[in-house]
Amino acid sequence: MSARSGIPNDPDRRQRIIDAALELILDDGTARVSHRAVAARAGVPLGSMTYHFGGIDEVVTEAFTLLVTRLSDRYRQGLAAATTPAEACEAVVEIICGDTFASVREMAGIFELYSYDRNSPDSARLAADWMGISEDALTEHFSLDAARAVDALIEGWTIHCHLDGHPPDRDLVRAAVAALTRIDTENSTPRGAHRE
Amino acid sequence: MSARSGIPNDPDRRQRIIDAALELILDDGTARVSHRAVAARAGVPLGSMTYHFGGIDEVVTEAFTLLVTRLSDRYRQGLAAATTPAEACEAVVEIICGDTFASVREMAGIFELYSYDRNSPDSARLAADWMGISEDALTEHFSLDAARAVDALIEGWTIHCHLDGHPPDRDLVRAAVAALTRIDTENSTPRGAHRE
DNA sequence: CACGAACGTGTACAAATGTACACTCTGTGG
DNA sequence: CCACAGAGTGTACATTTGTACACGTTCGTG
Repeated sequence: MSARSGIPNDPDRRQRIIDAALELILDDGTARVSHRAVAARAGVPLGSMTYHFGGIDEVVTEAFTLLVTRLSDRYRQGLAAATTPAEACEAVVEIICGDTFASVREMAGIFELYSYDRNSPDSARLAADWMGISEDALTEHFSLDAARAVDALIEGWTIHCHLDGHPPDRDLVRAAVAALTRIDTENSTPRGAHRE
Repeated sequence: MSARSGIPNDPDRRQRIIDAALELILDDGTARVSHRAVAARAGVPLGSMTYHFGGIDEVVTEAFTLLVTRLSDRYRQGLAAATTPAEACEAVVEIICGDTFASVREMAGIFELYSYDRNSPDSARLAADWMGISEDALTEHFSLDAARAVDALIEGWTIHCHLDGHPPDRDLVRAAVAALTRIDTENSTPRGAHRE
């Protein structure tokens, strides 16, 4: 036997294509993604696309995977740095109002993912994973109930922020987060104790 | 002069096309929308599409307009029926957990809109309108601050619900909403009074 | 160095898309 | 009943898309 055994000519090529695909999604949306557009952006020939990926769905899914990985890393990191409940609250406020954890473009990308999950089961799983990751990061600091509510608040307020084009008032967000972190301790259901 | 003056052969045709387009969006997503697909679904010839609409974007935007109109009507109606703050809270809980205000399909459609707004300024305006409408409906019952927070919570929890596939615990949602409606009255910012 | 196997790519092609437009149909005024 | 203006449509076409695959290219081995 002779010849090379599986040694790629350009080992980083596949990853560079994924990077380019993500850039394209964040800039123009999934609707504008095509083999040719991604190839042009990555500076690789068209043939590379079909060589490295089984289809365009795989490219898009890989790009979304990269986005979710990036975001969840920063998400976890930001929350892990907090040592007190107050610091955790502040981290949440920063997630919603600031752009240290996710830029506007990246959040727009997450919404693209939420829509794209109809096109492939892999993307649907990815979206579900993202939900779980953010919830887990929050349960490090809050009760499960509070984490779920805060998670929902983050999700929703980020959308509003994205569509409005301007971040909400930090003090208001802080007050809202603080209020939600207390929901399980003060049993605030209007009439009768339904809680388990 | 003679001949008919602007009397259409089939007055409802345009609207039926819009209905079909919305159905298609809710079932398959905007990615699967095309002149031909919509025409087939509406049972009209392809030529009708270019005759009644300036382009595919106009069809999609009209469909989203229909969706937002439907949803905001029910939204307003449900909240207007409430006479006390407690009833308003309960209405919000129903919006999040139930499907009387928006079915899962319809909420999926709203996310499609959030992504699609990159394709046309009209859709972007529509998304912004939808935000304003839901906020206005809430300010009938809550303070502006509380309305904004509750609005965000609805948005986010509805997404989670949509992606999880199952509605959240009603009691938890009720507690969260109740907590948020109180944020402006109890000045709950951790340290020092930042509020205006 | 030469050779061959695996790596990688340019090109070709079928399918689908948006859109234009020459055409037919329809009903109203004369 | 006829003519005609405007409503409505079938078809054609340029583009863009995903994908296959025959062909060049590279590099370890002998």
